[in-house]
Amino acid sequence: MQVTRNIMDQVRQDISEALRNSISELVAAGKLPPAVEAQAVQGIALEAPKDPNHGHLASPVALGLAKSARMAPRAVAEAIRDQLMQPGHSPYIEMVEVAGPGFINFRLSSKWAADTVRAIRSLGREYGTSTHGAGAGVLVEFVSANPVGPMNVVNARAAAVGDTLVRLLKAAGYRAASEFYVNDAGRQVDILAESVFAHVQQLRGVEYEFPEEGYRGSYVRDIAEKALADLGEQLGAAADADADAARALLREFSLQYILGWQKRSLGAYGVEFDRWFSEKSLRAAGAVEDLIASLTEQGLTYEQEGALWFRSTAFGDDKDRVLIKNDGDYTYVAPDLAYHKDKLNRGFTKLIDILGPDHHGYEGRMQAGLKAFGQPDGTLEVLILQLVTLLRDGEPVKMSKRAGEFITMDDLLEDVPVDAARYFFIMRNTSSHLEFDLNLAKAQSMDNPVWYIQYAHARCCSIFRQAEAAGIPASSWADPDIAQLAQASEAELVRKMAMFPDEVLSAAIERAPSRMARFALDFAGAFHSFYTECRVITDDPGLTAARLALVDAARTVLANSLNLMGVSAPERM
RNA sequence: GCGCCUAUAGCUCAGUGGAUAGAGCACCGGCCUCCGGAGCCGGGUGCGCAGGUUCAAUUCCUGCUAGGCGCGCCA
Repeated sequence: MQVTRNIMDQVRQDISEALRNSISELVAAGKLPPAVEAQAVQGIALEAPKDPNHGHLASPVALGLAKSARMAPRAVAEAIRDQLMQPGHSPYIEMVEVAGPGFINFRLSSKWAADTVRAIRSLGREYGTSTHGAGAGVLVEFVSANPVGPMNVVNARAAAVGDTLVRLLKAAGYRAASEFYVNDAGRQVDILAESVFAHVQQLRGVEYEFPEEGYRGSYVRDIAEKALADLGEQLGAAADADADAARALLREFSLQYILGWQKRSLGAYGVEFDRWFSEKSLRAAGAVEDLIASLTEQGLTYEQEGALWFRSTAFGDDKDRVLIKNDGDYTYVAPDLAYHKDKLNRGFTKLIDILGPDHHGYEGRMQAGLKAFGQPDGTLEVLILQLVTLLRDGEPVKMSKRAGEFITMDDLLEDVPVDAARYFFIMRNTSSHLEFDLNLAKAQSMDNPVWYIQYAHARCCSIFRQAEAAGIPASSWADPDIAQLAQASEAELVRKMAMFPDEVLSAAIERAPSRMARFALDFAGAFHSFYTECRVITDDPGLTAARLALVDAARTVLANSLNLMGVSAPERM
């Protein structure tokens, strides 16, 4: 037997079909006017009600049909219900009720519950995945922090959101890849090299003025010391003979130093990029020239005041953008456009850029570029993350770059466990400001949502240890009678686990990792309620078997949702 | 001035064209001879303001108000 990946999906199809048939039958019998049929064919909505009292699925179809039927919504709903009661409809329907203003609510049968638990246990780690994306290529670019200093907390938020989004997209059947764009060719790196050079000279006892706009963090001196240790004579000789040669050496050295640092920090955070894309390599390949030539060929560039401009206003941007400055250098816009074109050339049909709140002005020019490339609207999606406020002891942590008082990503991860950091950073909508409570993230208590969820998983594992200790063979609960699970908390747990594939898909499609965070928390709550109400290991072998199977399915859902967030699922805590 | 984001319970936040708008925290009260009490159960006068679209608006549209961020030939 083929295992259905998403039972709810199948049930929805069944019931939609049943509803549609019932309406046709009513029209044929003259109990509803023909006008409603045309309307009903448009599609029949079925939703999962928030309130469990409203059943597993509900349809507002009668509300929409009331007007053209010239009947009260409840009367329409009751007619449909009566028709649905005729035999031959879906085996998953246990009961149909009309409620409220005219909703048709469906309670699903124990066959449905049994199929759900069986499918989850059979699919295991695959439960929640789908083929919705049909292998379409999606490139998610995030963090892309300039290689000139430590990463900040918004970079950490971007890393958690981006990485989780990639996991979600993969689960939803997309060919998703993560990318970090390395700005290794711009002026920023030159300034870093000059800053390091000043330190090098100082360390060598040579007087040298620190650059006005130089980077002042203590890490700059660390790089200088490391460079002197590693490059030794070569660097000293260059510094004495040819400052530019020394700067070039330091430029490359600093870059590698910081890239290594960024990779370590992100790696410790559980974020491995599929690719670190070098701007320098893009330039070396002539991609920027090609881009400009192509735009020029389309008549989308012009010269003014010694600079070359991109007519981005032709595609909805606020103002035109400079591509080549009057000093002959590119602005960042030119390589960035070339980079986005490169992404398309590599076969990605959807590009997602995750940016910090200070970069939202960037979207207009990139969107203009994508249109100039002839891409349909929606090819590029820009997710702007809002600010993060750190709270310590209930007070906002004041950060001032000027005073050198700011919490870096490394500081944060030293303070807070990785699992907690990742969870906290994704638990809010990306468009909302995020308050990050450092005390709570560190707390090993029920108040901490990460602990609460992980505890539910550990509890499942503990039950299996107990079962084993009690000598209950695994074979005894391989395929138990799920109909024995009659408690409210059991039904609720099944209902929620059945919704997991839809949740994964929604989170992926809406680019909303926070949905997964909330689902996991909610599901853990349902598990704890069940655990308190129902003792799993009892004197009744049949009931014990059914509950062990239920716990097994719950453990899978917990583990899979934690895994999608990059949070560990511990067996003991 | 223009652009983006936000406005929902005391606090932090969900939610969505549909039923009585939810969760956590905080506060009050219950629940352990038993699988991990790191838990569970109960307790609520809240959608910034004003119009519009709709059978139905917290949700969509318009205009206000308040807050955050941005508006460089920096990235």
